[in-house]
Amino acid sequence: MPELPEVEVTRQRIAPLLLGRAIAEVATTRPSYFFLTTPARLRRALAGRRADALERRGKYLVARLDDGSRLVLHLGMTGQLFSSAVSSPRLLRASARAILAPEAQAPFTPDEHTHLRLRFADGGPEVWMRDARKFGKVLWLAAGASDERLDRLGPDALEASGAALFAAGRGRRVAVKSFLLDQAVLAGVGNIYADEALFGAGVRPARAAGRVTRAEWERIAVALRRVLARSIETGGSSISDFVAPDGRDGAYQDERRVYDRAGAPCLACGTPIRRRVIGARSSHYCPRCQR
DNA sequence: ACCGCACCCTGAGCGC
DNA sequence: TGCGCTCAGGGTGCGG
Repeated sequence: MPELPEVEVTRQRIAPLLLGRAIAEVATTRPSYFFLTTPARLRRALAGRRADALERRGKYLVARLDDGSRLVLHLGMTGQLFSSAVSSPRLLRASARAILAPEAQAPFTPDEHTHLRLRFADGGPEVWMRDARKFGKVLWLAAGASDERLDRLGPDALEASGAALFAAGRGRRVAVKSFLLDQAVLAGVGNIYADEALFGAGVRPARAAGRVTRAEWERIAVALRRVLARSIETGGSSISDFVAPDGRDGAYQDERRVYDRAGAPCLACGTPIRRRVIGARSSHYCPRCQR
């Protein structure tokens, strides 16, 4: 699932394919809640435009277009943003993935889940967005228009500050894990990195946010910044559907200490990692290392 | 204001 | 080798 590191890796690698190229034509799937702008409006708005910058805000990607409007993308759970020139096993169903040898992979061809296709005037590789579960989002903002979703976002998690978290968490009874997932508190943290950071800080995910000490918040902030930066460095976590625009897999899944390791020994003390549902999200922690 | 939870969707992975 | 079932999960919105 794409969280801050996966979105950042996507941004870095899709930017060269997107920036400075005039969009000639846009194809979309039918209207659905995936599109926060009607597909027809989106097609009209993007045709003839050129993206001059691609920014990341938490888990959102924001492309600034040459007329001052903005294209906003969210990858949701299963969103994939990639080039038509790429073939990756993650663009296939798991059944097909299991059968096909890597060298037998044909380039991906758009399917019913490929909701957005940008064709460019230069005739080069297209940029495609695919999302099987449609938890992702596409919207278009006219020049000067603002959007609640973006306005609500807290500071970027790469700049997590212990003091700010401590201040924001005062009096809150919600679990620290759920608190970290609140994008208004900190933008970009998702389930994997919240679990990993809490392990790194030695704090149990179910603790009330308001009961986390100043020193613990500082450790959480440090752990978050470290875990997120390291994941970006390694190309993100290629768990489930995440595919980088160039088709390369990330490696951070190999460095994870607790996420999806229930029952496996804690890498620090050997105690079996526990799984517990908090705020309808599975949480993984070491009962001995995390207090 | 805060918090818990249902909902949106579909593929994976189970049990038989 | 198939079928039907359950589950996951980001973000939003609603009810308590």
